Parts: sequence; C-alpha cells; structure tokens
Amino acid sequence: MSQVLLRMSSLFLRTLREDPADAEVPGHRLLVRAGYVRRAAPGIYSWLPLGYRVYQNVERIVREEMDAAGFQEVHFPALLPREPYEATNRWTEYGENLFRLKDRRGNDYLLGPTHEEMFTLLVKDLYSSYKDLPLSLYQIQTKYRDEARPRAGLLRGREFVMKDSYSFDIDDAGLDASYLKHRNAYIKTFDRLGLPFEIVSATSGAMGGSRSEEFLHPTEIGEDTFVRCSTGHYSANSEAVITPAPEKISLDGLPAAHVEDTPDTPTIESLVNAANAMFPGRNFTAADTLKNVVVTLVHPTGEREPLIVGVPGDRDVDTKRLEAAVAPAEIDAFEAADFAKHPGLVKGYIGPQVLGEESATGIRYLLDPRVVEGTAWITGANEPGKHVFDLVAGRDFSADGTVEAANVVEGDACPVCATEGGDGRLTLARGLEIGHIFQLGRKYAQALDLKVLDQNGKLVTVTMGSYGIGVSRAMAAIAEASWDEKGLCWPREVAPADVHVVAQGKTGKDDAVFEAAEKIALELEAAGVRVIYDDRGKVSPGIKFKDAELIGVPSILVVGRKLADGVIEFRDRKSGAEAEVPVGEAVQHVVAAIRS
RNA sequence: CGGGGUGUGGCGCAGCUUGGUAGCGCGCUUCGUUCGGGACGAAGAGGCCGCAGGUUCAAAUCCUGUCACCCCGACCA
Repeated sequence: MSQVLLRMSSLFLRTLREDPADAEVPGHRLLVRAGYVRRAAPGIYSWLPLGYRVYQNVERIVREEMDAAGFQEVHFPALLPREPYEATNRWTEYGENLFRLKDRRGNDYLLGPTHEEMFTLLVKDLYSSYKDLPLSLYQIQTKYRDEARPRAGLLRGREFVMKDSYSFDIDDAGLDASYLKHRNAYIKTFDRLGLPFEIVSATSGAMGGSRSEEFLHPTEIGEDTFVRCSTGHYSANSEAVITPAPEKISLDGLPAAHVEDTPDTPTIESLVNAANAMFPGRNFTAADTLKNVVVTLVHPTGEREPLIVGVPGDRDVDTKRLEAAVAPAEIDAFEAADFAKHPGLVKGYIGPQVLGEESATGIRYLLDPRVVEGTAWITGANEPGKHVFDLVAGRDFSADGTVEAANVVEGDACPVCATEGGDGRLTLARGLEIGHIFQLGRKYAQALDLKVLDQNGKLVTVTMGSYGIGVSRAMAAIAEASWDEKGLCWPREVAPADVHVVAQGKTGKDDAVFEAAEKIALELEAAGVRVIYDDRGKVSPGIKFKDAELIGVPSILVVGRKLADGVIEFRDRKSGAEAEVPVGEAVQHVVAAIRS
C-alpha cells in the first residue's frame, strides 16, 4: 500500500493553540486541537485527514479480526424502510431515539440504529436448511440514534460507526459456540487496539435474550458502573449484579408485629432514631427498616402500572437496575396525582400488608432478595404517623416476587463467592462500553419467521446472537486513554503514522537539513514505515515540536542543527526517551525501533 | 425530559450593571529582523454583536419573544 509522502506543508490541518470551548473530556479536546475531527452538528463529526487515518486503522483491525474468525462481511443500507421494524415492533419501541423520515410519497423510512431485522430477513431470504448453518455475518456501518444528549465528542454521537455481527444457529449448543467465537475475536481485537478492557456480565436489556457480556474499558468518564470481586472471579455491570439471598430464619418464637406511633419520622434516619428511643437496647439501624418505593411501570404498549419495590432502608432504588430487571418496560415517576388514584397508599407510610396482586390494593409488590422469610422489619403501617415493628417476612406479609433494584455499594458480598462459601467483596468502577455480545435467542427469528428445515425435515426457528463493537467509539476511547499534557500519544497500530520526521530549520538557510530530512523520510517510506514529514520552511522550531507532540505519532525524528555533527535525534513520544543516531543509520535505526 | 450556562471576526474571550455606532489575544496576509521549544516590529484583511419584535434621537448593551449550542442529571455502541 504505497502512498504519497504526507507533508505538513500541504496537509489539510490546522492545530489549535487553545482548547475548544465546547470540548470537555481530554481526549475529545485533543482530537479537535490536533486537527483530527471537527464537529458538524451536535453528536455528528467530520473526519479530517489525520483523524480519518486513525479511524481507518481501527476499522481495519476490527475487520481483520472478524475475517480471521471466519465471519463474512456484508453491507446494508443506512437508510431503511419501515416495514421490517414494524414487524418486530421496534418502529414504535425504539421511541424518540429513532431517526425517522419520509420520502416524497410520504412513505416512512428510518436511519438504522442497529440492523437485527435486516440481517434476519437477508438470511431468511436466502437460506432454508440446517446445512447452511452455522453462519456469522457482520458489517461495519454508520448507525444513527437521535440521542437525547450526545456527549464527549465521538464517545457518544448521534452518528457513529458500529461493527455489528449476527450469528445464526440451529440450536443452543451452536449458539454457544458462535458466541464463544465472537468473544475470542473481541478479545483479540481489543488487545490489538491497545485498549484495556474488562469482560463483565451484563443484562441483555430491551433487546431480549439470555447470556450477555459487555467489554468495558475502565475509565472515569465511562457511563457504566460495574463491579469487580476482590477475588477476581466475578465482574458485572451494576445492572446485572445478583444479590446473594441470606439464609431463611425459622418463624418459631419470633415476636409478634406491633404498630407504634412514630410522629415526625419523615426520613429513614429519623425513624431509626425514634425506634431506638422507644426500644433501648435493640439497636436498630437503617438496614432494619423496609423502604417501599412506588414507581410507575410503563409497558411498551404505553400501559401504565403502579409497582412497589421493597428494599432495606439503607439502600436506594437504582433506576437503572430496576429498569434492567423489568425490561422492556420503563420506569416513570409516581406523581401526586397517581397517589390520588390509589387511596390505599399512604405516602411515607406504605407497608407491605396491603400490597401485592392478591391484596386489597392489588398493586404488584416486589422485594429485594435480602428480605427473606423470617426477617423482621420496621415499615409503614399504612396510616399517617404510624409504623409497624417486627413485621416478619413470610409470616406477616409476602410479595409477588423478588427484584434486583437496590443500589450496589462498595463492599457488598460477591454472589459467586457467596454460593461457593467464599467471602469476596465487590468494588465499584466506571467503564465505557466498547463491545457487547449477547445471545438473542429466537426473538427476531420468531418475529420475522426465520426458519430452516432440520435433519428430520421439520421446520425449526433459528437461534441468533448479536455482537457489537463501537468502532468510532473505540477510536475515541483510545484517544481518551492515550494522552499527556503535551498532546496525544497513539498506540502504534492505530497511529496516523509510525514516525514524525521534523526538519528543524528554515528554508534558504538550512537547506541541507531539508535535503537530509526528506531523503530519510522517503527512505523510511520505501522501507514500509508510515511517515509524516514536517517540511514547513518558515515555521519556528517551537511550533514544529509542539505540533509533533500534539499530533502524537509514537516516534519523532528530528533533523536539525546536530546534522552538522552527522547525527539526528530519535525520540519516543510517550516516554520522552531520546537517542542520537548517526545520519547514515537513521533509517535502519527507526525501522528496528518501530518493529520492536 | 428536569437543572445550570453561553451565543460578539476562523479559534479563545472582554465589552452589557451605568445605551453614544465594537475591542483584546491567537490565527491569517505583506515586508523586515529572528532562527532548537508556540519569536519581534511595522502595515493589513476579516464582525449586519444568534434571530425577530419593541423602547429610545440612538441598542452588542434595556424589554419581550424565539432559536441554537454547551454542561450536569435521567437514558444508550
């Protein structure tokens, strides 16, 4: 792949001395300052020559690893008709995030946010036998999502590039195998990209499906919270964390429930104080209270249903976790007007005695897994100013089920260790989702009627997997992980070049420098090294150094005043290490260095 | 969608309280000097101050409306 030497004198590039006002996170700021990207509209970016080179390197690596895994590349349109998305109900289910448009005849179209339907229909169109499976197809496509709030430049845009793959198998064992192939391919891909990652258990969310893992790049600016067990054997997105249930307690001999007057106890803290004042010696804590939180479940059909979630008083309901648990339904606030419709609910004093589908109110009631049979609680007595004490689960109340809705906190018990008798504790961290793999199962195949004949000549529904890598996001994440106070520091595989050759001098005065620098630059290219050559004749040395550091090519070769002594300088951008090399050995030295 | 903030040459900002016809730094053009860490001097080009109404002799500045963008939160590769 030969190309014309990239010369700074003619490169379409303007570096910015100052930070752009609208860029917040460091990586994004530097991508703009160093002339890699420009914002075109909120969440929509244009690639400049240097940025597009890096982007293409990322894309190339992803493609190579997909091909190496035996997946076949296809390419769908970004502009899609409405019908397939109607069949899976996503035309409406996707909601506001879907870019919709009409053609001149008034027909509905959309800009694809993801392509499950198209892949499924394509396979259905062409394949009809088990002999054709397994099959894995992928594409690298521009996706569109009308995000309510684009953020952090490329990290979360409304237009972004995603590599999405889909596997098609006849049975669960096949799906497992396809899933593992993708998992391994992803590990290789992110390793090559130089992007640290952690594989965490995830929920499959609104997509439906079973097994699901996310590749998270640990970073403070990540949007996901995930947990790690201190033993290292377990990690999960906070949404997917499973709470180990404690042992049941025998109901024999437990004190009977009793209602007490508890005036002026609007908060859990004030309630605990009041309880300890009433019963000295019992030492109540917030964890002895049962907090019943009312929310509104919004079903995909638009139907609204009240739901009450009971969690220990030292916990909050984590909306993300709750939504993951009730997907595809969403959570909305329970307003004062809603209370008016349910007179059985006394705001601030809701107790489980009147909750549950079989109860007086008929309102669905779900409990935190910690609330097991035999545990005693202080909770609302369904009367203003009164709480009930020693209300025992399994004796005095029951629920319609358990739910993972309580927030996860540092030090919580690890669910894996809990079942194996260990004592691992969870720590929290932030991560950026750069890849997601999951087993879709038969949801889309069923909706779109993708069936093949099996060995017995019977029609069976195909089972699918879905696998995504945010390609443009991965590039942004690499930028985010690769910078210092001077500028960007690209990993070699994705860098816009291997070496930045700086001719440090002025034309007319230091012509020998330019001759030598250009000769070296051309020889490097001939040797297969990707070069950016700063041949600008009238730019001061400080600017050339600053630009080279800002652009962040991993190696910098300076041809300047030491040329008179027959040496040039070779610098490592990241470490700052510098070596003087005889001019005659420059090319071989660089080649050796970048291949090490 | 809730909360906060900002719209003034290409970029970063001041001016607005107390209306008087637009300024600074960077960048850009030309000439000269400089020449290994974002040089200096001189001379230039470039802005209907987001938009629309209103008040006023006069509006970047005051009033009303509107649009856009950014940030924090809720939601997603």
